[in-house]
Amino acid sequence: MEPIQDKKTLLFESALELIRVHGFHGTPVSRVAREAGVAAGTVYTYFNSKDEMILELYKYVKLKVLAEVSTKDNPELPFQQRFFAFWDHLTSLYLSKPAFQSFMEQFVSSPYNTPELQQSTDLWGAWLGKFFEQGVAVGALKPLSPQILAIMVIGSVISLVRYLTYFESKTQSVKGELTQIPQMVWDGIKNH
Amino acid sequence: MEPIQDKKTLLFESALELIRVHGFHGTPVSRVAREAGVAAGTVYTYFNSKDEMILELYKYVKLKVLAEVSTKDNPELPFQQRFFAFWDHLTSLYLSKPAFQSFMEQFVSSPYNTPELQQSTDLWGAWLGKFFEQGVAVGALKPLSPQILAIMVIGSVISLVRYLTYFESKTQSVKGELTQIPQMVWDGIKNH
DNA sequence: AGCTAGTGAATGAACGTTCAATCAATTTTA
DNA sequence: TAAAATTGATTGAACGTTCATTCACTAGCT
Repeated sequence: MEPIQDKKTLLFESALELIRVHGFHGTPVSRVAREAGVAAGTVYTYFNSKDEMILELYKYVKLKVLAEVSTKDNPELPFQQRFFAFWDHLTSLYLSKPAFQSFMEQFVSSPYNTPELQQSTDLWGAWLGKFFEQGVAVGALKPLSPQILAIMVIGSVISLVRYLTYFESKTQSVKGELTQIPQMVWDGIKNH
Repeated sequence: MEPIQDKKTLLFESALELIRVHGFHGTPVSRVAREAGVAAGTVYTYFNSKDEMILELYKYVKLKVLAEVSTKDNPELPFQQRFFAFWDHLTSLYLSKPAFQSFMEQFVSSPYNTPELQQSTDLWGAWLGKFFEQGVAVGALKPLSPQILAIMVIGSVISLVRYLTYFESKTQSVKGELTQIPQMVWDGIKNH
């Protein structure tokens, strides 16, 4: 059924933007519904509760990120090139969709995020794991667990994007240096 | 007046722990008061509102972190040594006080955190700036802005600690590699 | 006695959720 | 083919709960 998916997506997008600006507790279900152009009660034909909506929203965003980053990856290229492309795509995705970045960050640091949730099947995590595994396999990366490598890299992307978002104005001075960040990360994880 | 400071601190610690477990919206003022052993109304003799309490809590934690890390720093030592010590102290502080880490993370990714707040006088940010500035000045670090360097480093610490917190169990396998993380970060930021 | 700090029941607003009523579209019937 | 019946999504007012905040009162100190 298309109408169902359409309206669900509308609710997701509405919730994403509201949560970016007002946070979880600052966005009433009624408001999410209004911005999506539906009545409050309608939300409950698509989700059983506000919490369930937020959990599904999390999966929705992770899938979007995965789709974006994975389709742009070309496993034929030398790993170093793949790494810098990966960095660029993830950074510009987050910069172009600030609500993605903001929601994901709020979510993972909130009580919604539990160890169980993290360990449940997670295509994005799996993709990341494989990506860094390959880097190790071809000898481009230090022989560490893919998880550890992912920590390093994703952590830096997140921090960078937050920095850019918060200091948009005074960023001019350091903007030139920003291209050096992926280089620094690469220097840290590359073999030798 | 000591009693004032004492009770304020009690409220802070109570709020920290509750927020770690239940998040901002999951911790009613009344609960914070109860766990601190005071009545709900008392909170309002120390803070004008819940929001103000949380903002002050943020400053409280930042000062604590600053105190811990700065007193343990020895500017006489070679910078590389200072860096690894800094990393250790910050990591183990966060690991020993999970509520610090959890609260800070929730706070910075929430709407409480505004650009204005970040730019207001911030001793912890200032200390970090000076720390990395010195690293650059003595030629130990790449000649980048201290802010950029701080992003890299703090981002990695945060990610690492979150990882350790969430995957406490299955961590055994990779625990040996964890000591390599500061080394990787160092390899990324050091000069040459 | 006067003063301050603390109390906790009361208040009112906001919120998540429910549900009887409505509406549009589709299917059945004649 | 046209009217009637059925279906299920949609609505939004209403409900009950929770929560931040207030305030009349008390306890304890000087």
